[in-house]
Amino acid sequence: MKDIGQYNHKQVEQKHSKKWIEKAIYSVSEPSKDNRFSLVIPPPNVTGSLHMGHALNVTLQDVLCRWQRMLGKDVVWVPGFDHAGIATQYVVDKQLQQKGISRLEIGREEFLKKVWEWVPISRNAIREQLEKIGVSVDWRRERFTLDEGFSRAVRHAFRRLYEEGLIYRGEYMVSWCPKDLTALSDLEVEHEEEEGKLYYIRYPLEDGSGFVTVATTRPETMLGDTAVAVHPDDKRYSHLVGKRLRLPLVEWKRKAMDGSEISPLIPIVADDRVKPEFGTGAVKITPAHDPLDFEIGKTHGLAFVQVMDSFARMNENAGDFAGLDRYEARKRIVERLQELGLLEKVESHRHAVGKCYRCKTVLEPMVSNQWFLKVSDPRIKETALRVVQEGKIRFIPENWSKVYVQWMENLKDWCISRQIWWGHRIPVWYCEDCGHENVFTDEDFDRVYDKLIFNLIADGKIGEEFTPEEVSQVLHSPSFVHPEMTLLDFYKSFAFYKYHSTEVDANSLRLFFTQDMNPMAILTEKKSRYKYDPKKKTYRFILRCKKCNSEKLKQESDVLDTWFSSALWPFGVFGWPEQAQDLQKLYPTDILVTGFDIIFFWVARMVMMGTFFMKDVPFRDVYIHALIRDEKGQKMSKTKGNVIDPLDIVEKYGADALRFTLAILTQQGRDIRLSEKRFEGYKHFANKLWNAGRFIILNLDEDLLSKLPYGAPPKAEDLWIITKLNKTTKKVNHALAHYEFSEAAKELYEFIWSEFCDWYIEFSKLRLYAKPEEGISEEERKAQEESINADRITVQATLLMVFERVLRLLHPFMPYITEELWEEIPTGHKESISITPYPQFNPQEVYEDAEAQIERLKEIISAIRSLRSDLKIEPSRKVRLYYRAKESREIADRFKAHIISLARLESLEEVEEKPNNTIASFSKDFEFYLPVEGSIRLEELIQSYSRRLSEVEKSIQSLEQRLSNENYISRAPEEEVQRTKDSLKELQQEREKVRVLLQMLTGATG
RNA sequence: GGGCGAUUAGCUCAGAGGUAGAGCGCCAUCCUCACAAGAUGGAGGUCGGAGGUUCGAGUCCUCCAUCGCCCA
Repeated sequence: MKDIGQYNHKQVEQKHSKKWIEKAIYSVSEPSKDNRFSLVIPPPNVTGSLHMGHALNVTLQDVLCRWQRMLGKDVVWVPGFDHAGIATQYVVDKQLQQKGISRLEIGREEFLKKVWEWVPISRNAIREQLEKIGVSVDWRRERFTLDEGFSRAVRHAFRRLYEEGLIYRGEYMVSWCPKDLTALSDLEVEHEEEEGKLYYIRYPLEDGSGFVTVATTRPETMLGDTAVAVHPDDKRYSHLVGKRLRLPLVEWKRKAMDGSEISPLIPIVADDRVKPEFGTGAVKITPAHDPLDFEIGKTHGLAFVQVMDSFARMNENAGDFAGLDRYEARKRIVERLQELGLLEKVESHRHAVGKCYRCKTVLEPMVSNQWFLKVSDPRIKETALRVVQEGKIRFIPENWSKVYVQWMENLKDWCISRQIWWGHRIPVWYCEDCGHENVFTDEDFDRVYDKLIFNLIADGKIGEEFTPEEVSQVLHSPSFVHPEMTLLDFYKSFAFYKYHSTEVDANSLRLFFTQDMNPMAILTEKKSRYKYDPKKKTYRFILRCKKCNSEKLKQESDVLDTWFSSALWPFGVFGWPEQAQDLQKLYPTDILVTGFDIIFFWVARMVMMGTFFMKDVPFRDVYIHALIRDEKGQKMSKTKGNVIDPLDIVEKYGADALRFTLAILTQQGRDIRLSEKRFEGYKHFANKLWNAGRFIILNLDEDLLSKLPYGAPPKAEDLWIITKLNKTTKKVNHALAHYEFSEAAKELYEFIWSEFCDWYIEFSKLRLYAKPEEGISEEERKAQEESINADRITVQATLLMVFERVLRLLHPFMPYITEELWEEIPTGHKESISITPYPQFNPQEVYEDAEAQIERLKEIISAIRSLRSDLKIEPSRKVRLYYRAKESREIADRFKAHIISLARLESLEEVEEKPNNTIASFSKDFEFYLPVEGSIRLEELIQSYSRRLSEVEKSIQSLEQRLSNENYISRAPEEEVQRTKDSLKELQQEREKVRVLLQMLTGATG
């Protein structure tokens, strides 16, 4: 007798979470190539904390991982974090601002130090959250998009793309955030409908013969106008094309971006991109501040006049308005135009405004020098399209592939440069002598020391000037991602594994640098790599222009879009660009689980980069899960205050409840509306499971395992529950194989609660609590005891067997409670339930007869309970019951004890006729009679039967109608017709019974 | 403007041609020896609207309405 007491989720979860990590149970050092299941976590932002979306995301992945692991696969699930350029810079910047420190004052290097101080704090917090949720990731493979290996991989990727002509730099129109002071990619622009105004402004013709009215939503940009355009077929204006207009207000000199001076006399040009139906059909062209105008400006060779600075304040080209914020300038300009009589009218106008996805500032289209990745190139685009169209990558649910394909077909080049500091600095060094763009990676150096030094500099880990001690200290300091190893070790294991024997210290470095500077070496190498400064006692690593050999190189100050590195995630984590073991064995990954909101940002780009660099898809399946919303269907956000923090839920209800809830609510392709109530419900389920376990453990003989051979043959209910379990096993495996998380969870819930607990455990009590009859001979007593014992062994064994399998089936969803219970049962002898085999369907464990019998038995018991309830007989009162049966007679006979026990009867007797003073009811052909004492209220019972009668009559009517339809008889399949006939017959019998019962009841009352 | 999705019980959602389902909530009875975080029973729906296909339509087709999302 062992009592495991009450369920306490906190205790259980803490214990195992720690154990799993300490024992590194989910770390596979040498995965097999053919029998593995690999996936990478969508790396959470280092800035934030986990929200429900993350919890859902990792839960689903963990369910898959645990399931696959139990199927015997070598599961490698790589965890990690994303450096989130703009977001992180934004957060740290804000923190500094609160302390009165300006990022611009302290400078890039200092600022980055601050970020590096803060990032691990946030990272560790998220890590802890993930651990609490119970993710079975391999922490030994953890990566960070800005770790030393990744930074190196990013440089390699950049170089390859650059050399293939897929990365270019140029002046283009980009969306500029005047708050974050950086360019954004198209995807980072959020369009929002706004109520705006359409201003009609008159531009006088040069010759004074009239004016042309243009309509604009942004009058302030008129200062940068260099043309007015009309549609070539627009009859209203065709006679004006080629003439010039005098741009109002502008009475000062304007300079174009190329430095030339621009006249306020601007041409009228014809261009078929102008929409004649917009406004007056004539539009002002501001090539430097509007994307379409930019295009038109290029075509017609118009000048580009910028009128705003990077803060979106009017600049010197705005003359009188210089220094004003763009909105203030708009106001003043409109006023001036009105004074001059040039403002024809103002209309209200709904239009989409582009805003920064991060800070919601209205973006300013600006022309600037940016780096682009030519994703529209067939080498990238076509392949990325093909792999989805050909089914090499499968979206689940499938309709997302359409979304993907449509987007991919309309690809525009990707602006990858960002004017921020936190991120991968673009590995381009401009030559100040010849202007050449040099891309460097450590491939430019043969010796491992050079490679190390180069990477350290490029990563900003050491400055351009350094001492050997400094380098040694950096190399021997703990690595960011794996503080248990040094940076040097990290390099060796994740990037330079080929050089694993390398030992580096200050002396060896000094020796190396000195040798390098030795005149003989210089002669042979033709140039030295290091320069010594005897005053500062520092060395300098010299980069030389690949074209003119100049040493005057200056690195590009922009960093890359964070998504650029994220795109390399599925192979970068495995050691690319090295041909690492992991890369060979674990790429392509099996699945990616993510939300639809980043299909373009991330999924598409991983496909592009994966197919480009690896010549193979990054993953086979992409499971797109829902977005989590609040109970009213609104997106959860901190500002709305409707967020449910997963950690609060873990605290209150447990990680198991959290996970199970999220899994069961995950319907494919549906948003999840979440309310805290749901978690409570599934905590009850955890509690139910616990108590079932408690009951079983409480009733197990201590030496049960050794007594198993002496068990009695199984009874019908044993075979029934085994069959049910077996069928559930099949459904759960099938559901998981199709990513039907909800289905799998529901099946388990249903089986555990409604079959195993409600029925089997109740049945089991008959045998567990059986006692020999009283007043029998010693001999008979012994014989009975023996048989009771044999039965006890069997029922205990069945309880244990079913429960044990249930635990394994449920483990992927509720890892903690199942692990704990597993440890408590005598058959749980392995290190962890998570490395035991997942139950599979066994065709030999299907006992249809027993199943049918018990189902029939359940019907009979339910019918009796129903009558009891209708008669308001309290549950504790035991009653006598009489019955009459034909086909069900055998069931009634055989399971008499079961019926008595579960229907809470005093006795069950067969009779020929309905006894007096009884109320009757039935289940199919099993009629039963319950004695009534005194007067009881029958109205409810009559009501209940009447309702049933009308239901039955309605059904009969519809079935009769169907059967009287000749077309139905002739055209419907035969089995279908037969089925209808059968159910009609059954219903007719039932109708007779209910009628008789009603007659008796009304007779009794009337 | 283009596209996608949704509309089924009070709430959240399953179901995808053969007599409407679950969980939660609700009502009633009960502290029955694993569990009141429980047991037992019960009430509750003309499946958004209109046409059509079919012997038969939540289920397939067309149109409409409402809501949501994405892209331009």
